Amino acid sequence: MTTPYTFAHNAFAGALRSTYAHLSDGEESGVAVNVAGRLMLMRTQGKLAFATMRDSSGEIQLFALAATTQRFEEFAKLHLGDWVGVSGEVVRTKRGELSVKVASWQLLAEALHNFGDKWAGISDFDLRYRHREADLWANASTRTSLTRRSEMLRSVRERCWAANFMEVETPMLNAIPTGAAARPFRTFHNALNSEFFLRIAPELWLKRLVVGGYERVFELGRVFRNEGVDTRHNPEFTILELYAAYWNYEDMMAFTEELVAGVALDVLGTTEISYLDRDFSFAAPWPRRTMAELASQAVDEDVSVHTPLAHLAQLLGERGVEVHVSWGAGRCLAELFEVTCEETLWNPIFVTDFPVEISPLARRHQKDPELTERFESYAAGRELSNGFSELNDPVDQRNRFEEQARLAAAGDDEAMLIDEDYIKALEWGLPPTAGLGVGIDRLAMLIAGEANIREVIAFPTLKPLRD
RNA sequence: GCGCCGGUAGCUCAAUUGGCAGAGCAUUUGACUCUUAAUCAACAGGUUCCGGGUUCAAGUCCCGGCCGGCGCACCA
Repeated sequence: MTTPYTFAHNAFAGALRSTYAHLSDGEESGVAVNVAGRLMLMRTQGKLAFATMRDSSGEIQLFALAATTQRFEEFAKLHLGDWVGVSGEVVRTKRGELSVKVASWQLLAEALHNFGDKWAGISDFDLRYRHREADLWANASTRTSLTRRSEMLRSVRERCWAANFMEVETPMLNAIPTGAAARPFRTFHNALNSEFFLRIAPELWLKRLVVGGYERVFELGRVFRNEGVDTRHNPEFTILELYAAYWNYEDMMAFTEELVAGVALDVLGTTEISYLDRDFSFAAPWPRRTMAELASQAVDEDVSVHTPLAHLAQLLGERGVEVHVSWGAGRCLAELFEVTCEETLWNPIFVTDFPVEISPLARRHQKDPELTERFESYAAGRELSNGFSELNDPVDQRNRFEEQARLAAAGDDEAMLIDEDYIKALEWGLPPTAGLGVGIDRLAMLIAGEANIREVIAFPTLKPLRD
């Protein structure tokens, strides 16, 4: 079947609804428009036909009459899901439905499959995720969630640009997977005869751009981590990372809370969030508490990175956590915080001053060299962002990498590897800089009110079908 | 990776203890000049996820596999 290559579209359903809200029942506007979209419903009644058509802005009724509609019999036999382009006058029917009274029309594309039950839609998860195009057609909640994600991305970019951050892109094919602790995906470049890894974070590249003189940079892009899949993890996900020269982690916390609150305001029109039947507010400022404070409160005694390792191990053991031989006091404190506090942090909060042991890229705390100027924000019981004053001492960075290498040798397959190029970059001089990483999918879940990360990803990673 | 649950018509779902595989919507045909999930009538629609097994008889019970949901583990 040959269908048109273009359509002279000049009106949207949503705009027509507001423009012609004044038409009374049975009134004709005298204005002809060209609308296009997909047929959602069709009600034929002898020599009349009423179709509900949807475009990107909403739905509008198409009103066809045998007496005045071109090829009326064919129109009445169109299928749900077909794309049509219609020319006709804007009218309101006697029963009060704003309509385009079809004069002429064209079939723009035929739907050879139906898109689910017209009332119940599609509910099968496998079908919804593997054929999101059908899910989008059938389910308003899918359209809403994915649209909110898109609006969120726009808001994030605009707010970063407004704060004089420059958007950059860094390599996804990396010879060394670094910048985070995670198992990578491996791939191979034939012409270079080299193994590569899909990036697990853009962090080190971005700081090299700061070394190069770009004082504020951000990247909004995909990273890949070869780990489990569940309601909060997709193997590929989107991260916002940004770096600002001359800032420290306190400046970055202030930027973070303003950014997140601003994004909520842009997308939802409010900073007040209702998530899974519980409320919280993104309105700044968010409280700041140190990891040691929160852990101490949870175990009802003072603990810190200076608490004897054996005692921290005992506290962990009482809570069912097995302590690995390579763990020092810092790792133990962090584990204790995670098991006792993380899920309880419902309202947005910054947890600060992470142990140096688990923060190989963060600058040591000015008040305690065993800690770093690092923070993570939490909301709804989960990590939302991670940031710190960046370690810019190449000697200390080499020591930190070497400690990571020891962990790797001891069997930690998520420890970082030594990145000589990065150390060399620091030797050229990284100014005092603060960095931030925000899990965009996690934030999208909160903004869209979704409990499953797959609902905010258009095409989530699924196991390929076999057999 | 482990555990629990699920997979029946294009879609949404039924099917008693193991006893003829069904309905609504969609599709097809017909009626109908103001419908709103239109209505009414009729026809058609099946590898019950796949492969074995038990049984006179399996959608149903058993074993293996595939895919998904939820939980756990992993995710500093």
